[in-house]
Amino acid sequence: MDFYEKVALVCRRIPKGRVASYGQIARLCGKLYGARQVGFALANRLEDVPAHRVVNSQGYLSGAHAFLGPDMQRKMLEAEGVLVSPNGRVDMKFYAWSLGAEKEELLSALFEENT
DNA sequence: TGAGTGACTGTAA
DNA sequence: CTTACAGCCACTC
Repeated sequence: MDFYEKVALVCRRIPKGRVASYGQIARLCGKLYGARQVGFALANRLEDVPAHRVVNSQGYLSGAHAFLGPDMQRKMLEAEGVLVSPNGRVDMKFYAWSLGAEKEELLSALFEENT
């Protein structure tokens, strides 16, 4: 399984109304510092994954420009119930994707390549 | 092969 | 709050 595929898989796992950081996804995919590659991966699968739920660790919508418009991501998030500050960022304290017991399940799915 | 670049992150001043 | 630095990984020229 490619790194990009993992990224796509993880992103699809992000619950509606929640957001995840690039670093978080990168770590789940086995790339401790592959945050940038996560963004690149999303750019290629923008049509396949809810990339609007991915923001940087500070909660800023860094990927807004990759969408149809700089406000696209913001609108999509708000449509899911995520409040975005006027300065273009969300409250990570409240919206951060906290993987509970599902983390193990997700990791298993990511490592199924071991079959 | 080498240099530049980027949807990043964390630490420090 | 802002700016500066260093680290890491993949892609492009």
